[in-house]
Amino acid sequence: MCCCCNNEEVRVRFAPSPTGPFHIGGARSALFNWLLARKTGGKLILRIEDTDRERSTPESEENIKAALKWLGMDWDEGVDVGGPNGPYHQMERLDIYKKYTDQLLAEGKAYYCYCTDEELEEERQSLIKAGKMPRYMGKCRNLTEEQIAQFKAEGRKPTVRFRVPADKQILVRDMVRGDVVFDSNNIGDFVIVKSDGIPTYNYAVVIDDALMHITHVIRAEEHLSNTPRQCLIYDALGFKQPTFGHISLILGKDHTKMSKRHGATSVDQYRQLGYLPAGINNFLALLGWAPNSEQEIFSMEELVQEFSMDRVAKNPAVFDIDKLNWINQHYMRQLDAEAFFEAAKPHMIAAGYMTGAEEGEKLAWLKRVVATAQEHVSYAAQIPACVEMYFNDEFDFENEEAEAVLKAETVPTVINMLLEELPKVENLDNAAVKALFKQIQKGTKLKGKDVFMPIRVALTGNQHGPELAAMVPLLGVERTAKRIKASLAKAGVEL
RNA sequence: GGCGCUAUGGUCAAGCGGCUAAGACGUCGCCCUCUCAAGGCGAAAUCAAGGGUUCGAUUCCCUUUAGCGCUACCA
Repeated sequence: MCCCCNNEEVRVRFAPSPTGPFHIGGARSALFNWLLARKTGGKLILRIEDTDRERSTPESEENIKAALKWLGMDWDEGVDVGGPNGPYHQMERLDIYKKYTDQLLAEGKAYYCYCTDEELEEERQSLIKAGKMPRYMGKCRNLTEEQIAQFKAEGRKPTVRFRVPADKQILVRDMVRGDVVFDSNNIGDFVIVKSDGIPTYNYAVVIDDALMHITHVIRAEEHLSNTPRQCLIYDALGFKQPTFGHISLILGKDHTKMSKRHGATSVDQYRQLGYLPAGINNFLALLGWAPNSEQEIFSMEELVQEFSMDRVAKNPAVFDIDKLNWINQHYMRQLDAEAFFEAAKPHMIAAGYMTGAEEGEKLAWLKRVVATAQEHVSYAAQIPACVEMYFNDEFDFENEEAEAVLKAETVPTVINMLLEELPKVENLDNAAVKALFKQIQKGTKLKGKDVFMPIRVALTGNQHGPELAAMVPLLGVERTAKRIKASLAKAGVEL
């Protein structure tokens, strides 16, 4: 049961064209469809709209399917999984479209157009010049047999145009926009079959959605203006119209459509940066949909539970990477140690901090090192920078202020005590280091800061960083001592 | 140009005729703390403009403005 259908099984679809990297906006469209299907116990169909032969590639299709799977969205019918309404690639459905085209042609609802690109362009230009809207004026609407024979003799390959009825109000019932009315007089006879015999988007999408028994067409807002054309075809073919739901676009920071300029735009880029599916889904869901509560963090299960089309917003949303980072960080912290290490691995390898072939003690050490980053990163690609200090014994002071810390007169006392006591510690772990620091504090009667900060700077060159008690055991006695001595020497401090 | 959609803080947004106009991210401050992060507490910050309708408009209507989309033998 849902708000927009009377107990009829909900059948939604995601129908991308495989013409490039899978865009984050596409992922959101897919997510909303998936959520509605799962929420209502309906079906999600995955159809590939590959009629643009210039730009469609098999790699892109694979990329889309892989991204959907990675995000945790499965489909009930469609490419790869099959189903009773296939095939699910449009290029494999050409004979189906042909049948309906013949029907429209026979009924006079469509006609062959022999205009050449040049003629069309000429018409456009003259209309623009006359200050009119450039649209096809119906030159080939009523061709005589002789004219047709003539064009054929010239070897012209015709397109098929849909005969748009005049003076018709076209009502689009939209779940998110409400009722939107269009005037057919603003629509020129549009091409439904290209001269190479392949249908155009506006035509194929109608036949497919109808034949696949799609009940709800949820897609990006850019398609809203095309919907009246599609409605005309539904009617001409005697198909029942689905319920539409046009969700708003995702914009970049400067309020223009998301593009490369805005940073990562494809799902794959986010995957490679080490974002988590849960984080991306959660973030995308909140872009254009709001729960009926103050909750911000949603698992996929919770989203399915809470999602509803009537809480989908109409206004476009700006993609806010800071919020994505915040959400993703939440999920990073939730990972168990093993999963976090696996997430870190490719980035650690890329940074040259490991090979992936480590085992035994070395591997255990790496895991402990990586674990120190878990609370601090938003996505996995940030991990190497976060643990860099464990791999690099050569470093400079971050600034003069840091170096100055080592010149305080109490520093030699603190450091000498540390260097003397450190090797004596058995079982060097977090607690032991803490105990040792406390002992130094007591012995020197210094404030915590005067003990910790010089050690921190001497050990890392930095005034900021992870907890010292966690770092020392990972570095070990030898490296700790070596680093501290080197730093003091560099700062010209005598011990 | 025509048609269409949209308009609450910097961002995501709740609101669906009467509220001190939620909440979150970010920002800033305080607490915690060796530092950073996390966490806790708190602050600043919003109804695009102008007309109506109404006892009363953020909310309904109109106009303007702005952004976006469509207007392809792309999808």
